[in-house]
Amino acid sequence: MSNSTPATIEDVARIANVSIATVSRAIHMPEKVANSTRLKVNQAIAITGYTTNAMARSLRLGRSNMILVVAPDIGDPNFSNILIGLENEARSHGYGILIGHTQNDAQRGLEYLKFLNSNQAAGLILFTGILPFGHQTMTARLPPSVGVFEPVFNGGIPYVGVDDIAGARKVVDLLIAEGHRKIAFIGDSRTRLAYSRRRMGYEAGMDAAEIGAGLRIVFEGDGTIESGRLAVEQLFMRDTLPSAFMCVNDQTAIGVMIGLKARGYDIPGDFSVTGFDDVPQAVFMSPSLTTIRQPRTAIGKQAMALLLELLSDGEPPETEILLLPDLVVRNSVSAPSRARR
Amino acid sequence: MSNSTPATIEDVARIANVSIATVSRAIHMPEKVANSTRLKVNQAIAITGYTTNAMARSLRLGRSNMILVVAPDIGDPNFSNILIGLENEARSHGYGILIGHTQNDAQRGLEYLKFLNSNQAAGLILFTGILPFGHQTMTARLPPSVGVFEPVFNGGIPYVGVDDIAGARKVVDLLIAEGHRKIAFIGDSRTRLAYSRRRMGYEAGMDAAEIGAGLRIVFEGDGTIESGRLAVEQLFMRDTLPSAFMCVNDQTAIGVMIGLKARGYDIPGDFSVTGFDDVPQAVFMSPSLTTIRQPRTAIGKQAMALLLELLSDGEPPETEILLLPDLVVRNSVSAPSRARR
DNA sequence: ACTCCATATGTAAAGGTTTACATAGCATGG
DNA sequence: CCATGCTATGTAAACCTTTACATATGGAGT
Repeated sequence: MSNSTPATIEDVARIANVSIATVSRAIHMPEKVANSTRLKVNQAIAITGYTTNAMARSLRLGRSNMILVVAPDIGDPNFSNILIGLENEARSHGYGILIGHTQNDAQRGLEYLKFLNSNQAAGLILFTGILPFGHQTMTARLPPSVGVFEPVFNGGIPYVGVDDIAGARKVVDLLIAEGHRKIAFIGDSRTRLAYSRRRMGYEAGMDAAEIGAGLRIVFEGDGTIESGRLAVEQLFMRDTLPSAFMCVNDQTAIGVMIGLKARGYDIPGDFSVTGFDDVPQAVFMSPSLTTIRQPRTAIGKQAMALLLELLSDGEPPETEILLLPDLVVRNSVSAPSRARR
Repeated sequence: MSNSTPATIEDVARIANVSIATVSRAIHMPEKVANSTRLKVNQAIAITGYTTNAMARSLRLGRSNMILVVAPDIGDPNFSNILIGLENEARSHGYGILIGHTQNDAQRGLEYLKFLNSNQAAGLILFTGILPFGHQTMTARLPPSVGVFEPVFNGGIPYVGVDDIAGARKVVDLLIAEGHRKIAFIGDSRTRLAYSRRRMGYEAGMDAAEIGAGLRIVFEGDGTIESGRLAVEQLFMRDTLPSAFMCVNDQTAIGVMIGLKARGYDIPGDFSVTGFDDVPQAVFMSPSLTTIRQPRTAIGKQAMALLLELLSDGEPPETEILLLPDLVVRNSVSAPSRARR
C-alpha cells in the first residue's frame, strides 16, 4: 500500500482495469465517465492512495496552482491577518500561496520575477503600490495580478482596499458630534494615495458641518511616529490650537500622544486624538486609541477572490473594490475641554 | 524578444547552435562544458530571456523547490517574524516557501498532506508540536521535516527552538539579584514541553540560590491571560504571598498584572512580574514587561538551514538546536517592597 | 437490416526538462 | 601507427499528466 514511490495514474489505471485517460477523466470530468467505471476508478484510487502529481499536471496545463504574494515586509503585523484571508480563499479553490518579501529591494523583486517567468505562479498579489521588479518592470510579462490596499502604480491592475474617504469621514463626524470644531488633520499627502483620500474625508466632514477654513488646521507629515511628535511641536508655536488631533494613521497618532504627554497634557481631557488603521498596539496604549479598523481578513479574502475570477474569466469584473472600514471607539476622544472650546 | 510564449531550452539550443543537453549542462554543470560553448549558450540565454521552466524541472527531478510551512495560526504575530528568517534562508538557496495554516483542524491538515503527496513541496517546516494530519499521520510519507519551537511529538523530526531552561534561569537570577526570595512560578506543565522546561529553569535558579522549597510557590495554570488572573486570586487566599511573580509566558504575565492592578497594587512597587516570549505588546504595557525575547528571525533562519541540510545530506546533523534567548529588562521588576521582603 | 449518432473508452502526442548512454575527436603512451 | 582513454557533445528516454483524435459499442430511426 504505502510503497516507497508514490502511485501514479498508471497504477490506478492498471488496478481499475481501464486506460489512464479514463482515470484522468474520472477525476476531472466525472460526468464524462460511466457510473460503473467511475466507481472502479475511485476504488483503485483509494487502494493506491493516489494523488495527482501537481508538477506533471501544471506542466501539461501550462499553469500552476500557486499564487505568489509579494509584500515589502512580511513582518508587518498588518500582513499576517491579510494572509489569513488570502490563504483561506486560495485553498478553498485548490490554490496554494507562495510568499515573498522584497524589503523594497529591486534585486529581490527580480528574483520573484524569475519565479513568475518560470511558470511557478499562476497569479500575483501585490502589497506594494509599485511593481517591485526594478527596471525590468516595463517589459515584464506578468500573470493576472491584483493589488492590496493601494492601486498599483503603472499597471492596469485591479485592487482591493478600504474606502479611506468614508473611514476618515466617520472619524471627523465623531469628533464633531463630541463638540469639536477646531480639528487638526495631521496628514501625509506624499507617500500613499490612501493618505490623500483620508484627507479628503476630513475636508468633506468639515464641509458638511460647515466649519470654515479658518478653523481647519492641516499639518503635512510623513506618516511616522516622529512626524506626529513634530506636528505637536509646530502647532504649539501657532496661536490657534485645535481641540482634537485627527491623524492620518496610528503611527502618527502615537507620535502626537507622545508629544502631548511630554508637554504634560492629558488625553482626552485636554486634547482628543484619533488614528487610522487599528494597529495591534492601539488597544494597549494609554489611553487606548480611537481609530478606524482595517478589515484585514476581508481584504485578503476579496483580493484573492478577485484574482481567482481573473484567472478563470480573464476579464477583471471591476477595477477597484473598496471595503467600508469600521470605527473603533476607545478612550482617546472626549468632548473638548473648556479651555479649548 | 518578449514573445507571447516563453522561451524554452530548445530555443536557446537553436540559437547557440548546440543540443538541448548542452544547454542544460551549461546551466547546471558549467564545468562540464567547454568555455567557448558556455559563452555561446549564455549569449543565447540573454537573447531569449530564457528561464528554466520550474514545473518541467521539478517533474523530471522528482522534487520541487518549494518548502511547505505549516502553522496552526499564521495570524500569530510570533509567526511573521520567524517567517522572515525562513524566507530569507530559503530564497538564498533557490527555494520558495509555501504557507499553510491548520487552525488545529485535522481536515485542513489533510489538505496539506495532499500537497506533500502530490510532490509540491520538497520539505516541511512544522510550527506545531503534533503532526497536523489527523489519523493519517501514522501512514503519512513525509518529506524531510523540521519543527520550530517544539519537538514534534511522534516523529524523529529534528527541531529548532530556544533554550527555555537557560532563559528561565536568566529571569530567576535577575529576580534573586534584585533581592527577591519568595518567587512564585505561574506555570503550565501540560500544554507545551517548552513550558515544563521553563519551570526547570526556575527550580535550578532557586536551587543555586539555596532558596528552600518552603519559599517556592508554584501555581499550575494553562498559559492564558485568564490563568494569570486566576493565579493571583488563588495566591491571595494563602498566607504566604510572594514578592515576585515569574510567569511562564507573557500572556500569563498580562493576566497577573490585571489581577494585581484590580486589587489596587502597584507594579513593580508592590510586586514584581516577569514574562517570557516578548510578545509585541510587552513593550506597550504599563509598566512595560521584563521578559525573555525569543530570537524569532534567527530561529526561522536556523530551522530552514537545518531543513536544507537535511534535503541535501539526508542525515540530520543534529536532532535539536537550541538558541540562547536574551533577557529584556524593562519596568516590571524592582527590589521587593518592604512589606513583602 | 442498415445507417447514423451518441456515448464511453482507448491511443498517443505533447508539455520542458535532465541524464544515462552513445559517439566523436583528440591526445597520450607504447 | 595503433590502442586507449579522456573530454565535449549529441540522442533519446523518462518524469506524469491531459486531451485531441480514433475507435468501439449500442440504440434509434428509416
